[in-house]
Amino acid sequence: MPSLSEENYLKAILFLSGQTQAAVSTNELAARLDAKAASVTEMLRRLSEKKWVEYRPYKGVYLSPAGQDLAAKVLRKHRLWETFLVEKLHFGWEEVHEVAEQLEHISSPKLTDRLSAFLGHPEYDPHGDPIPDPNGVFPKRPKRTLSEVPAGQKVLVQGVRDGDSDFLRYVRQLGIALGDELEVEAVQPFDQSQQVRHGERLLTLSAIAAANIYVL
Amino acid sequence: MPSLSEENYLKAILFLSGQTQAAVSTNELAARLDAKAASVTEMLRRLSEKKWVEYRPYKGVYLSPAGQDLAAKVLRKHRLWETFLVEKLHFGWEEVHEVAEQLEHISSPKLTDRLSAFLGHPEYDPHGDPIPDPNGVFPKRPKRTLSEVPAGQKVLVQGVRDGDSDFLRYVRQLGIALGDELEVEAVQPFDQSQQVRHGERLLTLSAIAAANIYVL
DNA sequence: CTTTATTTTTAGGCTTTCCTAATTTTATTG
DNA sequence: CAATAAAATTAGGAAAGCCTAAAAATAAAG
Repeated sequence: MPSLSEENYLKAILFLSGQTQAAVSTNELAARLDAKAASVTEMLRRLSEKKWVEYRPYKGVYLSPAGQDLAAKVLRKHRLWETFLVEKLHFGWEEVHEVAEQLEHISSPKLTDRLSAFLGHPEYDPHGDPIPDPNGVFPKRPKRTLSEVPAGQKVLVQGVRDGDSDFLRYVRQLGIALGDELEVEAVQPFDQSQQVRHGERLLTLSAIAAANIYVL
Repeated sequence: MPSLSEENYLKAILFLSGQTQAAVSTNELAARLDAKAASVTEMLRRLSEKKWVEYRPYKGVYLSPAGQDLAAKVLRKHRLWETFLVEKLHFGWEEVHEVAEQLEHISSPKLTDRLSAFLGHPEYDPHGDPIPDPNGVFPKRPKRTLSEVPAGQKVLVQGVRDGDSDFLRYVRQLGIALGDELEVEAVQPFDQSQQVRHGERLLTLSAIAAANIYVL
């Protein structure tokens, strides 16, 4: 059983290596975890001893199959709890992350299963991020982002990538809420920025912003 | 903010001192927390420094008002989560304690409030134990125990005191479940033991057992 | 390809929480 | 009330996680 800290490291490695399973550097981890590089090195040695990561000093680290499984389970719990908080306890989607950071460490497979059933076995959390199944497998069809939407099409806002808080706040500030309808009016060829109609208003979204908004 | 360990100590002191607020001994705490006496002494010194307990070496310890408040809040969370697990996730009342031991340490006043509302602001948990309000105040009317029921009366089983696991198992073994109807047939004058009808069957319950079964 | 800058690791410390063993204080009992 | 037993505390140490500062490895640049 990983400790709370170990779980956070595994989760951070999963996040930073992404689909690609690319090696993650000590400094990247230190930045993500808000810790010093020396602390990260020490923890990586320990995770490596426990066979949860493949660690080459000076070269970086990636998850072993066992580590992937553990990290996916934590992520599953995190996203299930976020779903619970939004759907059942009526939290705003931008305020659930912190609490879910705590709840994700509760260790009870039965609780996780029952919670998932209680929520109707959701495949995506309120931010639009996929929820791994009990075996750590992510749902098939990936979400489309606003970048992929050609001019003239209407879409519904589903969420933002990884539930990034700052970005979430930015989107809300623009007046965009979950479930809102957007229509892509035009895409600028030179920088891929989009002109988007939101009700009466016309907004400009950078390519980066558009790539981080999930739509349906 | 108390640490997880500190919360467990405060909760244990609350439990052992009960209503009376009597001083609790080092060994009692060590037994309850499954720790060594030396560890308890050390922690009591620290809790005392933080003004959460009144501690006199060799004399025992009791909660300060601040400590009472903290302990009650943890207990509130514990019992709310137990209620959630039983009522919403259909756990058995005897299997919720362990998970609630983890959930009780989640720190989010908003979550606690919302959870309480979601459950309809219950005053008693599935074991029949009272749930303190957000200010640490316990509900007024205390539950009646089977001991107080005179011969000839019918009652519904509500729970057992403090959710004691061993006792819970004993009661279940007798075939008694939450919500079952019992009829007190007779009370023995010499030892206060009771003859109780449970459906077709006639059971004998000791005074101690009867005093630990909550009824309505 | 050597010098400089960056990244990473090592060395050594600190806090929390727990432990065992030894000592001291309090309680019990003949 | 002295001797023994029980309870509690102190002393010293370990593991987990984190830190700063110094050293070593790697990468970048002239």
